[in-house]
Amino acid sequence: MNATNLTPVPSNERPLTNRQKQALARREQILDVALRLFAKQGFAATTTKQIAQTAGIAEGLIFRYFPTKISLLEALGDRPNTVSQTLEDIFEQSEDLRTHEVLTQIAMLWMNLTTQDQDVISMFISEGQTNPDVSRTLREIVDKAVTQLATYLTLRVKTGELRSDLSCYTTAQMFFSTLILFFINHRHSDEETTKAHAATFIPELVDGWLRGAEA
Amino acid sequence: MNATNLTPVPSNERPLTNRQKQALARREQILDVALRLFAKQGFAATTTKQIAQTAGIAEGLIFRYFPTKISLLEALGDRPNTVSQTLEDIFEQSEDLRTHEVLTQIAMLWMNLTTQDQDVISMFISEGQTNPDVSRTLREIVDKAVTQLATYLTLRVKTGELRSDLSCYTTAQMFFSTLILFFINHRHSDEETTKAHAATFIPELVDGWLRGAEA
DNA sequence: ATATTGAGTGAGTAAGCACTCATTAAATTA
DNA sequence: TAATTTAATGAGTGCTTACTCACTCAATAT
Repeated sequence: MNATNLTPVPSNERPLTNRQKQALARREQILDVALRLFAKQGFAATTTKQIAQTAGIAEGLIFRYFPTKISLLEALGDRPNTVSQTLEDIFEQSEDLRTHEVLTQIAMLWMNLTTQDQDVISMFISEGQTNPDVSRTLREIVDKAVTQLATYLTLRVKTGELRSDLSCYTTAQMFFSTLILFFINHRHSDEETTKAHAATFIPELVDGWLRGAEA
Repeated sequence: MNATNLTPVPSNERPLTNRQKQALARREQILDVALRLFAKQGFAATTTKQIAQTAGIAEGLIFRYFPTKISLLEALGDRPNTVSQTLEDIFEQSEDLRTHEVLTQIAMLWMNLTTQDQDVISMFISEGQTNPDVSRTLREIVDKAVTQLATYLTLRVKTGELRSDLSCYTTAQMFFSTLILFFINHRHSDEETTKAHAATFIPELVDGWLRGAEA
């Protein structure tokens, strides 16, 4: 996914001038606004005019930084996102923890993702129908998370906590799929209801699965 | 979701005239075409002109049958769909079958759904972001499937095949979520690759879960 | 101090959008 | 057969869309 940046980052021999910093910040601002609107309304239903108004800039300025509307979406795919970042944090500290705790932590992380983060995922699901680039980006994001979890599970097999013939990758896939769809389905419930449901759902998911997975 | 039908089905005292039959057929034809295009391109990216051209009719005719474009989508939600129909068939014959076979059957059914059926699901996921009616329809469809499976599982708990403290509903939720996202993720793989992956994934999913669920 | 660059503007454009309506043609009724 | 009804047409409507471009002006380089 080639994010077309019309104000390319200069070779970092010299420090950035105020103007370059300003331009970079503007680019980020436009992406921030676009992300919020795409997530809320979907890509096609969001207009460049609306993006400009929300950002408080002239519409034409968007096209100084991005050649087309779709390039906004592509650029968003290249950004490091909250989900993969937070997952990395979890796995970094997880080596000594038992599976039960790690899975619960991941589920809680997911539950506490902003509605926006979850809307982004469902936007990528839908936009992936038409745009293979977007589809690939989604697959990469999910795959990364799945692989990280699978690696952790494999480790736990080796320590003898989990049974040796466990399909770690399939399990990881199942786990994330369930989480993603559970919260997409609760998108229009109010936060309290969702958290109440999640409070019973998550332990059942984790415990239920563990029972079959333990050595 | 009130599908606005501008040519309402007449009171069924008298048989339909040719003209009424023709009108009903035309309505269905328009919905068929709209479904195909919405599924492929998403709702917003599909134009009424395109629907008319694909159906081989004048654009204005669409608005004789449906007052607005969005009413097309709403009418689609009211239609009985392939998924829930086929699921009903499976559960009707499932009383005597063991859990392992039933789950495998469901997974195979899902795998053999047309790409279109799966695209419809992802369209509903995305369109549900903005349109609560659509969101509710999706939840109803999924909920129906989940409840059916949960009911079957409860039965199997009673026969003693499954452990008595199993969370049937959560399990059913997990099972369908995994299936839905697995195939959405494979949307851009070719059919052979998908089926090859599914051939290892499905048994792992079913067997892995059963191991923890059996009494 | 002067010249140059480039961030930012906003009116403008052609194309495309959902939707309308006067009209035609064909099936149904009288 | 004549009158009525209605499915179907397609040119047209006002509006919105992504995108352009001549221009301004403040930050930078000389």
